Amino acid sequence: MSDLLERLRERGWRLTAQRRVVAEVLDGEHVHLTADEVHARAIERLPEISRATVYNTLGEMVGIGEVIEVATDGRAKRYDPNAHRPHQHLVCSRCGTIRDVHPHGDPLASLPAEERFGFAVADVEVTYRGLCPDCARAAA
Amino acid sequence: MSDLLERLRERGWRLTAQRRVVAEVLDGEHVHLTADEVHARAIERLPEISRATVYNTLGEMVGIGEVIEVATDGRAKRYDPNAHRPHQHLVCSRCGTIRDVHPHGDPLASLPAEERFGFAVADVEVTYRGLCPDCARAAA
DNA sequence: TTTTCTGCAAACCGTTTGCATTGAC
DNA sequence: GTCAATGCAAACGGTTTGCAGAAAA
Repeated sequence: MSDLLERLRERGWRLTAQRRVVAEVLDGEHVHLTADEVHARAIERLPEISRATVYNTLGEMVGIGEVIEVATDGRAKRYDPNAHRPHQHLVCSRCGTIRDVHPHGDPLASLPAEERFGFAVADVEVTYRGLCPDCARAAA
Repeated sequence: MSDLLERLRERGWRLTAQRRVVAEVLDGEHVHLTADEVHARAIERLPEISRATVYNTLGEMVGIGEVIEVATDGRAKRYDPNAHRPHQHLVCSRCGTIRDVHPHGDPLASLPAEERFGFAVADVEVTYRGLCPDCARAAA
């Protein structure tokens, strides 16, 4: 289960109680928490953990590529521990819920060479938007 | 040239000097300015225009669908007046430059039904990332 | 013992808002 | 004349930072 924690340990990270808790809280499938949500859950296990430490720790995890930062819109960034397997996001335009999805084909291939303008294209980020089942029901 | 302004007029917008200037500054191809950049350019033509008005005006244009909001990353949002023709963005991961691009095929089609989890998928947002020619040269 | 991480609080940036004034229609 | 748009400045949410103290290696 503690896959993320394991990966961090392997990198020779200094393991503190705070970092362990942040990694544990963030670990799992379809996890897309905001920094504040991470802080709230972390506090349940380690009451003295500060917001600053959560922010710093998340920033470091993103920096080394073990966590992905998802900037949904004008709202708070969300953090996705599923950094090892490429995937895209399906976001509800009403409630903001996020699901990981796996489209077929390589999204990078959809950009023809003549549309690359000399850029060395390295990555593509795809976000599908729509109403989730709950919100679609509520809107009807 | 003043395509955006024309569209706004047709919608029966109350036309003030400020709105006209914001629309003029924002109009064009491959334009992706931040609110502050819009304000800076607007001030050259209309010195008393306030930041608040620029923000409000941009927000309204986004609300009626005449301008697209592009949230590149953790930085300031950028505004794209090219709202009538569907396109994607190619962003330089180093300097942040944005180009409009037109991939082939419908990006929505790449998400199979069994990966939609009951969502009513309405839109897709695709962002290609890589080094622009200038930055690739500088990094080499 | 050394180096790094932590917590606090204050600063920061981009953005939004309340309210009195101004100006388009 | 009416009502909506403007400008100001203050508030706001999310995030970052400087620094002294605490704790891992």
